[in-house]
Amino acid sequence: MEEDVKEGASDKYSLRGRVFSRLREDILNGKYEEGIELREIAIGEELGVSRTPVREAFRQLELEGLIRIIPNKGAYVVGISDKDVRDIYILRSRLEGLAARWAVDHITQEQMEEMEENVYLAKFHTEKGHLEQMFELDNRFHELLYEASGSKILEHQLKDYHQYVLRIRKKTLSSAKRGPQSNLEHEAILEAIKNRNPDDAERLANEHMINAYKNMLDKGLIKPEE
Amino acid sequence: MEEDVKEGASDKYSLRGRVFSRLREDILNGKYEEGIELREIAIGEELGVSRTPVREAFRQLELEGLIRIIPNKGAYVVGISDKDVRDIYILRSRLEGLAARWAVDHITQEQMEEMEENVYLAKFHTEKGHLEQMFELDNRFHELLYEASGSKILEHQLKDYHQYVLRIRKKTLSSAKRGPQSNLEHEAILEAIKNRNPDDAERLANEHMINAYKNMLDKGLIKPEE
DNA sequence: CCTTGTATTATTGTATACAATTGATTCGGC
DNA sequence: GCCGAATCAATTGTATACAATAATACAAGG
Repeated sequence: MEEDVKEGASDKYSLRGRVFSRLREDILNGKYEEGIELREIAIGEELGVSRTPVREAFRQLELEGLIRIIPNKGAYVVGISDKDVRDIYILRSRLEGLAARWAVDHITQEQMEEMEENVYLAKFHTEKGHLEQMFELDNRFHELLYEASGSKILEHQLKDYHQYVLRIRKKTLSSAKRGPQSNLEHEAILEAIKNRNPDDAERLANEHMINAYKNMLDKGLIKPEE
Repeated sequence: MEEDVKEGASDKYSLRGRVFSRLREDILNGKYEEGIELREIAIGEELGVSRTPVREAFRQLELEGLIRIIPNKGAYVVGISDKDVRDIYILRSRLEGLAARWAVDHITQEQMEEMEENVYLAKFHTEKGHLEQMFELDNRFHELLYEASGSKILEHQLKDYHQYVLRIRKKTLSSAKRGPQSNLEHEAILEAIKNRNPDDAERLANEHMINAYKNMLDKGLIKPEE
């Protein structure tokens, strides 16, 4: 079932990898608030490891922009500002459009089938109001799109952003209105890819992300402009 | 003269930071070829440090995608494939367009002045055939554009890609034809920003990158398609 | 009372020691 | 001679010891 072929840098079987994943999750989920100082020893004790793997994880988290390390001083959690979220959504809207365009030429039969199943299941769970499943399916739809683009670079980039705004996204779908609308948009993107229409695919994926963005604004999850 | 205000993760005063910068440079410059195994002890001895800072640098290099670490086995230099370069140029063309668009509203007086100076100097050094200066000025022009976008996220992303294709880019400008043409395009982008014309700015920056891309193809620096 | 310098302490930076894993080599059996 | 298991060497993974740095507390002098 090879689940972890391309584990990138997470490597869940080493202590460092586990520390890294755990800290990232905790930061993104808000366990460690913005500005909090992370101490190597404290984190190490909490997770039952020594400072070495913790330090290596810190260095990676810094590169991901989740913490800021001030030499000889400490590691501080960096928050995501509303502006960051806005910027990421604009970037994503453009890049997801590109991903959809490329997917037209690169999607595999297997990916196409999973996407169809995804859209179908999403409709079902949305009607039933199963929030957790809706969230997971939405995640998966976008990941599929990234993978289908056939570009490691683009896929990696979009997954990064996707992960980065996870905190916000968890709140977004739990809306009675956005859920069904989002599903329809997914379906339209899928149709455009199936019909081998790159222009439509790009435009629809682009609009889909813009709509998600507007939805967040309307709900007051982030504030518009500075 | 504060040269290193926002040193990101490089931090040139710690051993780890120096090892990181050095290794990245060496990899991008081709000192360590694709597939080469990097041994912690060997690198440490070469740079006169112990394994600890080397290991931390390795973890960061992996996150940057420059090496691949196989647990309990080794660290291997990852090459940039031609497809990666092509993808990055397409992404850059879109994102640089966005940066130019945003720069229209966010560029500071200071940045504008440096950009004007940059364009002026570039013309001079191109006429004289000073390759090293041309390269540096080209670098700086793009960095300025990223900074002027007013978006940390976009700036970070574009600088990453910029750095990533450095190896290829060094060869590109050393062409009698592309140098002057590139300068003209820079000037046009600058004009559009100065005239507060976001559509032109975006289109010109977008085209600039596409042209750079085509230039590489024409020169046979990378091969087209797979 | 405030400022300044110093001693103390806590924390990070680096080096090294030890454990675990991998890959190769050797040796025995067939 | 060939295959496989045991052994050994080399390398990475982790823990810990030590060094350097920065924050804090506090006392002396103004």
